[in-house]
Amino acid sequence: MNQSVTPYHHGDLRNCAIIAAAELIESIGSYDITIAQVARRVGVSSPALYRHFKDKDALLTAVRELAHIGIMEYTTGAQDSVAAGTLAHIDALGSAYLRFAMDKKAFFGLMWENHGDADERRAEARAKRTGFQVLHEAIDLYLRKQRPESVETSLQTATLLWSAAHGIATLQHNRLLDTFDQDADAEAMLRTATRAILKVDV
Amino acid sequence: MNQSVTPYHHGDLRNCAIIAAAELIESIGSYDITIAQVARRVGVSSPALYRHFKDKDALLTAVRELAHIGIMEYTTGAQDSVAAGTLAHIDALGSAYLRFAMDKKAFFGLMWENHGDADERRAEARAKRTGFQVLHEAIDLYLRKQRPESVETSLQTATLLWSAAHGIATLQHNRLLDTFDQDADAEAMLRTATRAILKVDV
DNA sequence: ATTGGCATGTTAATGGTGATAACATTAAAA
DNA sequence: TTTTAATGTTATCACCATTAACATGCCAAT
Repeated sequence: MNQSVTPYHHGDLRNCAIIAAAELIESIGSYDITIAQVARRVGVSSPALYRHFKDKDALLTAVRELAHIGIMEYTTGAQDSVAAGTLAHIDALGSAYLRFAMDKKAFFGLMWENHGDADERRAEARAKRTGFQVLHEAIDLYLRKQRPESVETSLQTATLLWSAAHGIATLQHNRLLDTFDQDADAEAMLRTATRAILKVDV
Repeated sequence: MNQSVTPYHHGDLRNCAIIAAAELIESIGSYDITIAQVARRVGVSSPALYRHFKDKDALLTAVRELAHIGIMEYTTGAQDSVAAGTLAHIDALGSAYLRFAMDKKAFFGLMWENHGDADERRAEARAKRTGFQVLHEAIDLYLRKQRPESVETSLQTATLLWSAAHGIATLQHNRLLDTFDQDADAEAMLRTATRAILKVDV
């Protein structure tokens, strides 16, 4: 008989490991985790994970994919309640970015680490480009409607706006905004930056 | 006799260790170094370093101070050839920041890690504030001369500009600018951002 | 000058890490 | 049913951060 409660073969270790790693990261608020910790959490020996991931970094890369999905959820969620191509649309995207950075600090930090082998990095670049595309389209649409003479610079504008958002998010993430300006408000800063870069009259 | 070439007491281990760590970081292009590596480089046993640093992070914090000095050198060097409070002055500061980020990749990455205990973090915040002050003063002076009605927002403007520069530097550092815009030019982007934020007519 | 103590080195040891090897179990294909 | 490949296990390795226990030698008080 002895139908052991935990069968020898786990059945879905790869996915469970990724989820366990993500939970672990979230719970300790840092992506400085350990293969052994993940293994313990899943109830499996550490070497078992090496059947599914080339090395520790491959596991983290898988978690990074989760993080990208997470930020896309924030982003698409933010788009629901706004009209496409409006300034409000662009604001909503930026706000979602900032909120993700603060809500999911550890994931946000993890996402921008650039380790992994060449293949992994190429896959990640694709994911990031996809996220960027959303902003680019919103800005392109906005310019097309409001400042058609500047439409051909929409890519540069989107890149610049992303950079500004990323900078604000990163500095806030490292508690540096308060260090510089005690009253700094990330969301307000990004709105200011957005209007400046889009040359909106204020 | 036996006047040993390397005396039992090193004499200046603390400083040598910091320098060795910095060299190591520079040479491998990553701040993922090891106490043992540093010790070997100085020609001393690992535990010796614990007489001078509470733990590995304390050593890295000391290296971070070096990095802050380095970025200040870039910054002050950039100021030599420009008139104070001009747009060129602000451009030069930004350009120095971007150049440091690319020239000293590993140091730049290390600087924005936020580990260390409370004391260490407070000291670092002070160093960062000092660097920020330089930009703030340049912008304040610029606004005072060119747009006096906006002088009271100089702190917010400086914070925003720093954020933009930091975002551009960080994205470039992670090879993401090219991912988004194949032809992106960090320096040109920052100049565009600067003019937009300062509302310079172009 | 001698000596005692503190700063600063050393080696030894602990518990944790990523990773591999060698072995075990089981599901699925032949 | 037998074989095989996938997937788990334990044993092991080299390395790491850190501490303990011991050694050395400078400096200061006697």
